[in-house]
Amino acid sequence: MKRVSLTDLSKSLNISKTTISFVLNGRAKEKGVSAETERRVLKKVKELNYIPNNFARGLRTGKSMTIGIVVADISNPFYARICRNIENEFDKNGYNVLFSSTYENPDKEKHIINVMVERGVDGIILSPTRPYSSRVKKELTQLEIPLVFIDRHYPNSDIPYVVANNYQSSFEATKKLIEFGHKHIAFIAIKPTNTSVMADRIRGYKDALKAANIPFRKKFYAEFDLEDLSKPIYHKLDCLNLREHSATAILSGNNKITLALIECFQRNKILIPNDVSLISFDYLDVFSILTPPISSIQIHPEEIGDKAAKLLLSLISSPQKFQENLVIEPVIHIKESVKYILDK
Amino acid sequence: MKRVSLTDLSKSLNISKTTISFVLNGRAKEKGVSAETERRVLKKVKELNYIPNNFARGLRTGKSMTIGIVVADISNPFYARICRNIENEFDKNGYNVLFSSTYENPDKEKHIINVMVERGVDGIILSPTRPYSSRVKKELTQLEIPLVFIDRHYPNSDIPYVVANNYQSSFEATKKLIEFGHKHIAFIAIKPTNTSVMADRIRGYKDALKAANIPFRKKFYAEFDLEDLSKPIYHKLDCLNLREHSATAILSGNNKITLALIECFQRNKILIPNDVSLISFDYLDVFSILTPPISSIQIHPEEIGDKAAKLLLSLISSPQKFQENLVIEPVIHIKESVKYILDK
DNA sequence: AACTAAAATGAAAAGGGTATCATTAACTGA
DNA sequence: TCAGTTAATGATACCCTTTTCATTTTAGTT
Repeated sequence: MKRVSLTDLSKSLNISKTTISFVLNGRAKEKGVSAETERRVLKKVKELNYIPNNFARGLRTGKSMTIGIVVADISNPFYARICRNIENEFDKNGYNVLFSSTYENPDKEKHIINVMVERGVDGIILSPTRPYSSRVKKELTQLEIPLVFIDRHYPNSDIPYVVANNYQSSFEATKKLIEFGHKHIAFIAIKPTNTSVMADRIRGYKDALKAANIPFRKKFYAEFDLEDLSKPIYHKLDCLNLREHSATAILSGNNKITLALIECFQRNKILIPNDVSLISFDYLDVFSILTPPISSIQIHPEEIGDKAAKLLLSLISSPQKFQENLVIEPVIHIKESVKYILDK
Repeated sequence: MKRVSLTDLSKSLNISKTTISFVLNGRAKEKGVSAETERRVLKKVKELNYIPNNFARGLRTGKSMTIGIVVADISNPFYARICRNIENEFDKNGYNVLFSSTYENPDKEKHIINVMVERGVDGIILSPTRPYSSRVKKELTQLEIPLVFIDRHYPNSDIPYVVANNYQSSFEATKKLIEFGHKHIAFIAIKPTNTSVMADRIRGYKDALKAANIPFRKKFYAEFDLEDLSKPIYHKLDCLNLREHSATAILSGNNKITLALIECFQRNKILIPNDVSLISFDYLDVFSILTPPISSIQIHPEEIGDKAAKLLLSLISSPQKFQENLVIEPVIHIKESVKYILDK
């Protein structure tokens, strides 16, 4: 059964498409459509179960009422919670949301963005995986579609962003560990390390060490690939000399690696906080019910999602307007996973 | 700067739109377009950065190459992981994916589906929140759009589904607890309890009791609203008489409520498994690093996502074909959170 | 050279809305 | 009664691509 079109409706009512269109778009009053006509139209619409054709509408208006979200991985709860709030906000405003994951693959990111532009999205919210380069920046700027970065951003680009203050919170967390008497503090980074997030976290860690006159030592720094976590990570951790208590504290670069760390510690009978203190980026609910509870640097993804959605909405309605970037301040929770060290 | 259209391209090349369209849709050979013409077209397309207008295409072809995913809550890792795999599969096939969450609100579900149909999606994957009724079933059947249920399904409807065997696994888990000597086994259900998932789990629990000649007792059954978890749940748990060791084991209806339970137990100094044994539906990574590790009934959301995607793809390409429903068998992991009970 | 078959390309309609502009009908006031 | 408004509705172009069918060009045959 073919779908009922505006023309069908028009014929069966003997009312022009124009008038019906006005009624359906809520512009009846404004366009001086009589109450009687409006009533007849609405009745018939229901009767024939008329559903407007979105393609025809989009073709004519140039608006798709659809936006795209591109993140590293929708199955990462951090991004999922961002997406939840973005979708919520856009749904309220009559928009639909397309999503796709890059899995940190730059080519995939490029492909996804192209596809979304073809789809005629009215805007894109992107957590970029491609490292900053003038070429990529040019490519993104040329889209001529409102774009908002979340979680990660490009330095000095005109593309507005909503991110957490990773540098500052990393600095503060490291400082906290130092205040607890730790001097041998390790940092676990996640690849790719050239995203603004990880780069800022690493920088904050290093600067906090420097500020306390503690030299940065390569043996206290490790990088992991999240996709590789299935392989035992103890071997790599071993370089941190945890057994000999060489590193007495760890700042973990994100929540996933933290869980892997804890599992590894349990398998190898390394005790938190007796053998090593631990602070993790990205709070998880379970951190508070683990034994011991894990200290963390909490970033509210909901806040990022909300603000990014509102930012993009305002960009869509007035593209020329200058937009302020938003920086969210994380909250540092110190729990039993961190203990004082007196000697050494 | 206005976007380049096929007409622009046609004019600048002096080649008809028809021919260019053939080239762009990879039908050059088939339609006998000369290699020279094809080369010229492709060169110009790149030069002018031509991007086809999806609305015009959709209007003409009636296909949107877009599907919709509707789940209870995208920020629930279970659904997020399903979505991840669905999107992956559809991306491979040139489709885009719209998503939206119902938050278990039937009206929202209805609204979302209407919007998606307006958008002209080629298919929908739905985790229904509305309880089964002939009215709803009729409504969904009348969509004339391929539809696949995930996680939950309607009894005796013609709508194909991909779900876990909740009844059987609930039965087995309860049986396991009985084998461990437990007679006072509580079940924690999640509202809404009229979804196929929760109803099957409750039924499995009850039937396992019956099979062992253990009467079902209301005081060992509780229902929680996930949205209410912020409020302390101990009060409600108290009815299970945990203090007096009245209930010696709990089968928890899903992972979120399990985490809330554990937190509540910790606050109230109730020890697992000494005071109460625990098995949880829906495995989480953290279950294995909690103290003690939590027993669980694991359903692989990836499997559901994969299979649902493939099912919908085949429905889209041949709507008339009869489709088999898919039932996934969960895996039950018994860990230290369950202990033997000898007396009582 | 004349004709046929095959190869290559093009003209035009269709698809369903929206927006511009035009038209009709009803009503006002002198 | 008639010009001049205003209220209500309609005709039509347009958005851009795909597709059907038609036409032109080229190659091949006798």
